[in-house]
Amino acid sequence: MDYIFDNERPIYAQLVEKIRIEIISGKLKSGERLPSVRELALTARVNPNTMQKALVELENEGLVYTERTNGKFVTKDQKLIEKIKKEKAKEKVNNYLNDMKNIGISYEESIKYLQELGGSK
Amino acid sequence: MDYIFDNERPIYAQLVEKIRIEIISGKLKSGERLPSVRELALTARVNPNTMQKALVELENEGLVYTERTNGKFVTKDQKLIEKIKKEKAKEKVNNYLNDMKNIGISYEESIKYLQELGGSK
Amino acid sequence: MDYIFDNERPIYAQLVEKIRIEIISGKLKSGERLPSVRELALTARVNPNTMQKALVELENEGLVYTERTNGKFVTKDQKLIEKIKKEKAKEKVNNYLNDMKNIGISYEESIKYLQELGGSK
Amino acid sequence: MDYIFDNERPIYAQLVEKIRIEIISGKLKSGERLPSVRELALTARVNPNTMQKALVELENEGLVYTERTNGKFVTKDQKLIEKIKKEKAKEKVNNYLNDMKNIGISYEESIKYLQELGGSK
DNA sequence: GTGGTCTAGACCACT
DNA sequence: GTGGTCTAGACCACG
Repeated sequence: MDYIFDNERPIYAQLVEKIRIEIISGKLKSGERLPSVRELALTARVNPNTMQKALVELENEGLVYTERTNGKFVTKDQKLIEKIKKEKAKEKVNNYLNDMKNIGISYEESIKYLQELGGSK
Repeated sequence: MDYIFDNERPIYAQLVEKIRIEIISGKLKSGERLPSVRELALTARVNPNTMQKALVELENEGLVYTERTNGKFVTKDQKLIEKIKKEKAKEKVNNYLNDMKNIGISYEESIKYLQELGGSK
Repeated sequence: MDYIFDNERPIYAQLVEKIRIEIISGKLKSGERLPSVRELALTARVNPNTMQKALVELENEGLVYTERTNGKFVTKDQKLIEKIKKEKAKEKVNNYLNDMKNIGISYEESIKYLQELGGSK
Repeated sequence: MDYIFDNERPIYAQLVEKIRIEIISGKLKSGERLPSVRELALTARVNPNTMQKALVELENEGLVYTERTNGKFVTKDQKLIEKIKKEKAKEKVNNYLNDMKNIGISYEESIKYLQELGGSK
């Protein structure tokens, strides 16, 4: 967890995104116990309240659950993880195509751009 | 200019983006005179100050210039327009690939996704 | 009279300045007849009203006078021209020293800067 | 921050200049926290929006940055400050020499004037 | 009629 | 309490 934040958006929202990505990318395994909120807050260099807020949101989303007195865990529901991963991917694809279309770049060109610019990476 | 705004981001920023896209997509031609600030504000259903703020940003960016007491115009510098168009496209591509990579989806898969989901559009 | 105007300031004010400078620099001689307002406006590519406004200001300042039905002339009062020239020069010097002082640059340094940067011209 | 404004130029622009000068002259230190926008507005006797506008410009320039919900700070980039200081100084020198040249005063005379008039200060 | 500026006052999210 | 945004409404210089 690196702690570089964009000043334009709420920190807690950026935390949500980072942790969500760690889960759906598999970096945080299904069922794995998370460090304590305080610890997470420390390593991310944020206020514990802020980290707490982020975790609550992930809990609402179902990606994280709490065992009272025991800690917070990544959901064991791998299908949910997979589902959210696909949702996110789909979202990104749609965003990309929409953005390009708005700029006046067709679907075919959008793929070409991807191959050109992505290949140089 | 439709007037549907996303509550997450400042209205003026959304206006900037919309107008920028109208310019780089060619919907607003190079050198063309824009409607007056007041008129633009009316059709976008925002306060003139908000529209003004958006136009100032586009002016800083170079896409728009002002003739005192006469009105605002799309830049005559077509190369600048083209340059910004390419920048934006590149930005979108990089965002897309980055986002996908974060989710744990490879470059090759990112292209596949695009072809699958895009084709259904 | 070149006709490049800064959009930040009123055109008439820029005209006043340009003509004033032509007079105190000697480019327009004392007693010399000026072209007609229309002609001046044409060559400067401005609205005759705008040029007229500029000339009125110069007339108030004393640098220009009107002979009814005959035209406008640069004042014959060479002392006035000289006086205004000195005023302007003094004004510039004071501006310069003040500006530099505000930036935190001393009088001595201000002279050094002048010699360094001016020499490279 | 004294609150005497020249009616010829926008207040916000005059604020920008004053604060910029306080930064490059070292009166406001690199990294230093600025008073809140509201406070600055109060002491300068302007509307908070006007002060805000000035600060946004300084932020675009890089001399000021914002920590969300925490306040605004002078940049920690001392090189940038130094660079802008030099730019400003150079600008002033060029303006001075140009102005004098326009009036019909040579480079050598411009220096003499400076020594005469400046000495009497 | 054009853009530009300014004020007053309000509301919001964030920490 | 911090910055950010937005609205409403007013006034101004300019051409």
